[in-house]
Parts: sequence; C-alpha cells; structure tokens
Amino acid sequence: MKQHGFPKATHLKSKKLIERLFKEGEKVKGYPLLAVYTPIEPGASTHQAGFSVSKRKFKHAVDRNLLKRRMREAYRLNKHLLPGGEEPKLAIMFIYLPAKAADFMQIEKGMQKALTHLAYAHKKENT
RNA sequence: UGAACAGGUCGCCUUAUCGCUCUCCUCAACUUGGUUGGGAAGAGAGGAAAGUCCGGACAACACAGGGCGCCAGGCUCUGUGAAAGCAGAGGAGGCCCCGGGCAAACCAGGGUCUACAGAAAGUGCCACAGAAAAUAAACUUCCUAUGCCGCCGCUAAGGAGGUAGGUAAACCUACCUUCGUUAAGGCUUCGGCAGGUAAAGGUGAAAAGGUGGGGUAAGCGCCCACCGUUUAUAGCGGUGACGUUAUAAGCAAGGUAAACCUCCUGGGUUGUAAUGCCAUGUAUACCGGGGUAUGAGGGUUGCUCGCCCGAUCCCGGAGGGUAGGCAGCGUAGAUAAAUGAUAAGGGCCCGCUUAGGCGAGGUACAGAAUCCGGCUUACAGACCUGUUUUAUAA
Repeated sequence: MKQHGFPKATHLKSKKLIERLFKEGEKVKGYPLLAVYTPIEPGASTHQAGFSVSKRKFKHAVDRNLLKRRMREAYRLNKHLLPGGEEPKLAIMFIYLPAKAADFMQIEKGMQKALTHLAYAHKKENT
C-alpha cells in the first residue's frame, strides 16, 4: 500500500456518520484548523477523513476548493501521525476556521499539531 | 510610433517528487458472478464553467370544455436559426454639434443613442426650485368695460393734438388749441368691494404652440397671415415601417408603462433534489376526538366552475422504521463532490538601473454537477483589424 495515498475508501462520505460526528464528536484544535472526531463502529478497516470550509466565510467556490485541497494534501502527507494497529478507527472532520486564506505551510503546521493532539488523546482514552 | 473608441482572438509554460477521478490492459490474493491491492497506457474545468434571465432536448404527469390568473415577446424588410436570438439595410423618435432664422414644440446638415405597441381608458408618482407640477383654484401683476359704496371737483377734472424743456426714447413738467359736462339728475378723478383675465411672474428636466397684426376696459387662437403641430378622410410614392399632397376639424393629452395597467402575438404544468428500478424496514396495530353514500376523500395545468373515480378519511398523543445502491450520466464526470500540492526554472507585465542586471514585486475574473443554443455580468495582460487624432522621425 502506498505510504501517502488517499484513496476513495478513506474519504468520509456517509451522511449518517457525519451527522453523528457533529452530534457527539470530540474537538481538537490546531490553528487554523479544528478537528472533530469520533470512533467508527467496529468492522471498519481504515480511518476516514473529510474537510469543510464555511460558505459564509468564503463566497467563491474557487477559494473553498483551494483550501480543501490544501487541507487534504496536508492530511495525506501527515496521517502517519495517527495511531495505527488494532484500536477502533476514527472518523475525522477538519474544519477551516479563519476568514482569510492561509498558505500550505500554515495549514500543514496546524494539521501536524491537530493530529499529534488527537493521537495522544485517543491513546489515553483507550488505556 | 503613441493615444482614444469599436469589433475579434488568446487568456501562462516546462521539469522533478508525492497524490486524485474515470476508461482500458495486466499481475496477485480471496473467489460463483465478482471484490480488494500493485503496475503500465490514455483522458481529465471555462470564455465566461458564473448570474440562473430566455429558448430547446430529455423525463414525469396531463391532454371534454368555460372563466380568471401567470410567463415571454412588441417599428419594417431581408438573411440566418429548431426556437430564443443574432446580423445587415431602412423608418421614426430623443440628445448633442454646426448653420439659417427676431424667435419658436421652427428649418437644413452631421454625429450618437433607442426594451421603439399604447400616456387621447383609468390609477399612482414627479425631489429641489418655483405663485403654481397638471381637474382646476389661490397669490403677485394687469383692467375698472359692467354693478355697488365712499371721497374730490364743476373757476372743472380729464381726454386728444401741438410746442418747449429735462433726456435720444419712454416718462414727467409747463404752455397753447380743441373736445367735454351742470344737481330728484348727469359727468369725471382717486380709493375700495364684487367682477374680468391666465396674456405677464425665469424657477425648473418639463409651465399648456412661435412671430407679426387686428381686436379689447385689460387680456386670451378671440380673429387673421406665415410657420409648426394633432386627428380623420382621400390621392400619390414605397414590398413595408412610413413619407408626401389636398381637404375637414382642431391647438390640447408635460414626463414616467425599466410603476400598476390596456392592446396584440405566443406558451399544458413541473424540473435531473425530475423520473425509473433494486435492496432494506414496516403497523390495515394502540389511545383520544371528528367527518362520511344527504358523497368522506382522491384525480383533473396555478385557481375556480365543470368533469371523472369513489369507501373509508382527517386531527392530536405515544411509539416503530427508512434515509443504501444502480440507472438517468455523456471518450471530464463526481456525489461532504477528482482535475491538486511542493520545489526549481522560464515567459509576459511593472519598478529601479549605465548597456549588463536587480526584486520575499505582479500574473486577472473565476471552478463543471443532465446536456445543447443564446442573453447578461466579471476580467491582469497579450495579439489582430478598422476609424479618428496628436506629436516625432525619415
């Protein structure tokens, strides 16, 4: 398996799961991002990730697409920070917070921070 | 060569690394079809993909009929197109410039613009300024013919003409001539009231035709001439919009229909969140209330009448379940939505600079969501064509 791949199966797509995520998910901050996560029901084979940018803060579709692409790229290159192994897999939604577009460096930094925090919190919960 | 305007075309590129979506081929694992993973090849945002404003394709539901509503279009001819629309040539009108004219809602020429049916069916609105913003009326000014009152005078007052002066005119003053009138009544001056007038009021985008003359107490298209203009009828020219001439009746109906509206023409309704299929789960159960073959309820284009079907239906409480996939859907094609990220280099533009060069400089507007054809709007920069114009060089 490719180390940095991001195939379709690891996209967060189920409407039901997303609804549940926003309802009971835990929050971890890594400015300029906010990660909301929750364990998936047992049986899932991978983590699932989704990305969101507010339509109110960015009016044009072009800007939203750019930020989502940058977030996705940052997740793809840094997802090895997440816990692997046998623990239950996670559904994570990354939300872009500020009203101004950030460059890739800032977003990657925030992503690393969020993933590290997330892994630590997740480990603690399980032990 | 520069600038402005109009029309058209294009609207960043290369390499490396790591990735994404689809098609197809291949290998491996599990295997009934197939699923998962690795690898190779190919394809992968726009001129506007946008706004969702029109027209169609496609789909579903309809398709006895009447009425109301809703939407779109609105000068003529020709070409093009499935239509919407677009293009060319014209007609009419608005605005601007220049000339003619004392002037005008005047005439001739040029440029430019027009969602260009109707403002003479009705309603609404028209800031500021202005007396007044549209039926008119009031105010200021003008008049005192007509009616009334008061006052003055009759040695008249006053009107008309002449002369002189201020001052050329208007106007005023003085003088001369002439007209004019005498008390139960008459005349006249001044003032007031009633009355007449919309002509004058310079503001405004717009003020109810213009000029000259007659007429009038003063005025008014009240009357006349010329000019302009509206409607109707007829003739002539033009495929036509329309133009032009004559006659008759007029001189108002200022703007706004991209306010409602009226007229004409066209349009079944709803839009891919349509719609069809598969899978999954179900409760025609329970409690309370109500309606019902004297027709509940449903269907019928947005509403209504009408028409058709027709025995269960509606409201509240408590509770149960689904919300997944495929087709629709495309040699881009998803469904929390691919077409990217990073690094290096190069174009182009900008700024600085001695030529070389330098720079944390700029590189727009903006991302498919069923598909086509239009319209509108946004846009750094580059190129081409045409017109106008200025300067420089040869």
